[in-house]
Amino acid sequence: MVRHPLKPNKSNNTRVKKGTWSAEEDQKLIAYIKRYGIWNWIHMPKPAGLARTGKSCRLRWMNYLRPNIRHGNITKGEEDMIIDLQRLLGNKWAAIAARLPGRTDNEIKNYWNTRLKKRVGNGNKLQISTAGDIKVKPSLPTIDTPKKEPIPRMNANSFCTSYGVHYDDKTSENRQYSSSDVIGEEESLWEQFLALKDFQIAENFGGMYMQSGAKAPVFVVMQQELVYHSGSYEDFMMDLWEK
DNA sequence: AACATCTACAACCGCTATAAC
DNA sequence: TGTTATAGCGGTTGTAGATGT
Repeated sequence: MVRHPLKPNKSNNTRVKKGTWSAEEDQKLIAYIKRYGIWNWIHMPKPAGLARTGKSCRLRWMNYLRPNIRHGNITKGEEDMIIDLQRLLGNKWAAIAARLPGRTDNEIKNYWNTRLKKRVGNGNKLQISTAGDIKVKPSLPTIDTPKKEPIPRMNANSFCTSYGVHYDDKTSENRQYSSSDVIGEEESLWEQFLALKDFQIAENFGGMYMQSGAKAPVFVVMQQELVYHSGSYEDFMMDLWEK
């Protein structure tokens, strides 16, 4: 988060636009972010030439425009994951989305509310108190548990949530990442990471981690320190879990 | 064909957490 | 240490298109 010095609150008479984004507005936002990166959502709209609130720009970017978002139908596998994770985590849409590369919390929330809620029920959160209570095999430990070093905040240049995402699904069209997604001073570091094959990036555990598929190594950025783990992602998480 | 209702999802709103001052 | 600005989250609403009557 970049905080700017306090300024007198000048009344702004420019009318803020609401509602559906036009293609032109999308292009303006994309072009601006490609050129300057994300430095401050609140102050960005004006130089970007947008009559929108920063909040609206952020939402549009995060939910629709940012690279590596999958704009297709939710697959059966993804649907099953959503159901399982919702039972495990409750309505923690951001946490659920972190485990579904390319899907946004908003998309998952909408999908749940419009399609799954009625079918599955109100999604009673799974209470894990004893092993016998576990009805859904938790493929991952919940992220809330190994608390809680301060999470390294990403600076304006790190642009972390949009770094390339690979999925270990060989058939997935999502296996491509775009180096043009990488913006900012950390580019060279990230380019090195991205040169490694078969990983996913997620951002929810002690900062940011990259996870591999089931078999490939795991690279983790925690507390601004690169940690290498030679086992599978599940092994890595279980190691953390047991610590 | 016209209107009503339903569905899906984009976008908004209010709130909280956190970093910066 | 308290205050403020900003980012992010989850619930809710608005609306366009599909479907039913």
